[in-house]
Amino acid sequence: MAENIVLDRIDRKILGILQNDATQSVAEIGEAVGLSTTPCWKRIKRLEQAGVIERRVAILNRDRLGLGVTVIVAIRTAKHSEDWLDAFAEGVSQIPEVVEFYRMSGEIDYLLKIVARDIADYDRIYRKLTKVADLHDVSSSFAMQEIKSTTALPLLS
Amino acid sequence: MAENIVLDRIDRKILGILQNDATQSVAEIGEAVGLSTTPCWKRIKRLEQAGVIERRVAILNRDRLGLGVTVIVAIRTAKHSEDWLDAFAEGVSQIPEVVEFYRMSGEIDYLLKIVARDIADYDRIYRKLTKVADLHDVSSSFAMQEIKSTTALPLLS
DNA sequence: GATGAAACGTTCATTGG
DNA sequence: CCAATGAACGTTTCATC
Repeated sequence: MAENIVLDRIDRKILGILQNDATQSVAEIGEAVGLSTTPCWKRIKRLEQAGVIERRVAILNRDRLGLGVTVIVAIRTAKHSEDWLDAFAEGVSQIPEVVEFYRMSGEIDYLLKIVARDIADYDRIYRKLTKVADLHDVSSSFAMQEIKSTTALPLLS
Repeated sequence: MAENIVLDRIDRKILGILQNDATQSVAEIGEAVGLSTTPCWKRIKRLEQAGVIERRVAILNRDRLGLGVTVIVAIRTAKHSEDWLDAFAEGVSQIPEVVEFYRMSGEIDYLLKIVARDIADYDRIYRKLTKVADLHDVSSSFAMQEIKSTTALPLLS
């Protein structure tokens, strides 16, 4: 499943362009990386088939949608059964306002990022959350300012 | 700047489609929402010009890129000057492995999400981070499992 | 808003170098 | 890898209902 795919400098350049702006034509991307259309197109197809490029999406503006509130929710749970954990993961994942959801190491068991319209809206989602899981130790921290938020992954190293 | 734009049910449907899959043609999207190509195309253009649709990007697969480690970093700072904060925000934002960066309310001042190749790579980034800011109270939590991670915002409410 | 059509650009596959 | 082609498809605009 996780085939090793080798990426050279040109592949990385292509990926860097696409993860910042996927509206460019293959010809434009090719020019930017020093390739003509055909080989550039073949590389992109290869990257898609290898699963390196997962999908192409539109990124929407949170403020324009009235989603001004970002909350980080830290959850501690007592030990629970595998079944309970599966149901918890599934139930929380279903909530559309939960945009990120991690199982953590250390003191906190789960970390969520929730996007809401306002505090009242967050309260509604919070209730939904606690109803799903009957959680006890839940702490919410509000983001006052989004300084950086990108879908672009680091490509060099 | 933040003009109020009114979105009806069809606009929301279009946005819902685009933020999950931006490869569909205008004709396909139109069909899905019960519109012919031209009016659907006009709506999308309007949503772009209004800034609701911010950009179109390719989402890459972290594992295929060898970026298996996600770290949440919580930072507490002593009170600092406006200038220091600006320099801090700017410096940290420059680090490509920092993919999210929030100023928080409550006990923690800043929260970062960092993507790294492995623990050694994270250590390298951590050093870069502390060099940028000369930070004292920094705590790192590792994500053991990414249960959900989406760029799709909730559109109803 | 729907429709049809026209002009144009892009994609994709193929050929040959 | 490049260059060149061509058919298919998508986008964009326009005129008309």
